[in-house]
Amino acid sequence: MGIPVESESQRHEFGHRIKRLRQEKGWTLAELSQRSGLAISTISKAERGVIALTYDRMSSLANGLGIDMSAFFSEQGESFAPGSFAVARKGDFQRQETPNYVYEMLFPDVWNKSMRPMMGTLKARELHEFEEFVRHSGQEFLVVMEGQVTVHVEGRDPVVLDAGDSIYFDSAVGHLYASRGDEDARILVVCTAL
Amino acid sequence: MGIPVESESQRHEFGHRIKRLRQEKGWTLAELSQRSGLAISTISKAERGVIALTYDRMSSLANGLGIDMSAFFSEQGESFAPGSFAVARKGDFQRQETPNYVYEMLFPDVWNKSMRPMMGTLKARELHEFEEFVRHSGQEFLVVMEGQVTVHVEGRDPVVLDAGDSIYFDSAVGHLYASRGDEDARILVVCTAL
DNA sequence: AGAAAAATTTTCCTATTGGAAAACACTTGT
DNA sequence: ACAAGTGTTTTCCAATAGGAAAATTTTTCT
Repeated sequence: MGIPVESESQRHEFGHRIKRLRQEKGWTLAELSQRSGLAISTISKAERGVIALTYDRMSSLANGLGIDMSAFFSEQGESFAPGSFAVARKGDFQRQETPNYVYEMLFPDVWNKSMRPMMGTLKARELHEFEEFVRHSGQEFLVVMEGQVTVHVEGRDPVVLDAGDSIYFDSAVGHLYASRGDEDARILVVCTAL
Repeated sequence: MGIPVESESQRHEFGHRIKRLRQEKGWTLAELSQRSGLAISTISKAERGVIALTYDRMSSLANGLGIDMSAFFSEQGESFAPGSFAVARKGDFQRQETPNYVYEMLFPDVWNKSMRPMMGTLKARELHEFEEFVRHSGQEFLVVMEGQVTVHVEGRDPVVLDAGDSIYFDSAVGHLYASRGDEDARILVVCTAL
């Protein structure tokens, strides 16, 4: 039995994805079992969300399906397939708001991009002293399109950038952007996929 | 004991990725345990590849880390020196000329970047019919800063981009940029490392 | 250096997964 | 309708993961 957990529905969802992947190829449980080396029963249970596969089995399963493990987790959007191509017109984006910024994710429906380009507007304002640095994996490139931006980087003096200036750094180092001066600043940021 | 399996090294690799993600945030096992709801010992074992996490725990862990599960699986070279940081002022670049373009490589002295950002000026001119498409590995992102650009992509109709528009595509597909109209066009291109 | 504190790894035991084979369900042919 | 064949689910038990607390290692203070 066991207590119903929040993650159970996720697991269920995950199972469906596996099943779809298998059925898209027209394979039976037996056939996937053969290719992946997992027992039929295991796959059956996993597809129905009865059990939570371990990393090892998930890996074998991805192998058997001939896909990369990350494909299990990329939501419905199409993954960046060879030959992918997408155009984003000015103002064509997915608006995102965080306590610190308003930014516009470009190409939100292209998944597994190795770069994540974003346009952003930094409101003219003071940086509050208690604001937390942002840290994440990957690398980051920023260009100032309009206005003036102060980049705060952990362990360094703040850097002031004018329009046309750019920086490139390791995203794991705490960082924070703020507009400087009266105008809002406009920036373009490209991160390597998180 | 048990027989060493092929997936064991993958699991090991996976563990390292978790550990990096945790340490980038400066968290201890206890802190991540708190946030994810997993036992300290479980995380410890997972990071060292001693055990293979089940889907449920991986999900909780991603949650605690504040990332999407897919982030666990996106490959990401780590050649870039940790903590790297560089600023490029406007007009501060390494000029490069090719038969097709004049472009300015930014941060030429930062090696092993996973992205290569370039500014470029496209001279107002006709596209010669015998010019060859450019193809290379990786992915490419282009934003038009000024002017109007025609992007020729192999097997597709040319796309016309105005200032503010952008495209994202697989660099392996033959491509070619040209200015359109009387003005020179100004573009920013970011490629994933060749 | 030595003590105290903090962080990580081990140990030991329970809970859950994973697999083989049996049971079941569904389809097809006669 | 029945049998045979194909595909999926259940059962049962061995193997493995997960957690609490003890043991160990590393860091921080004095």
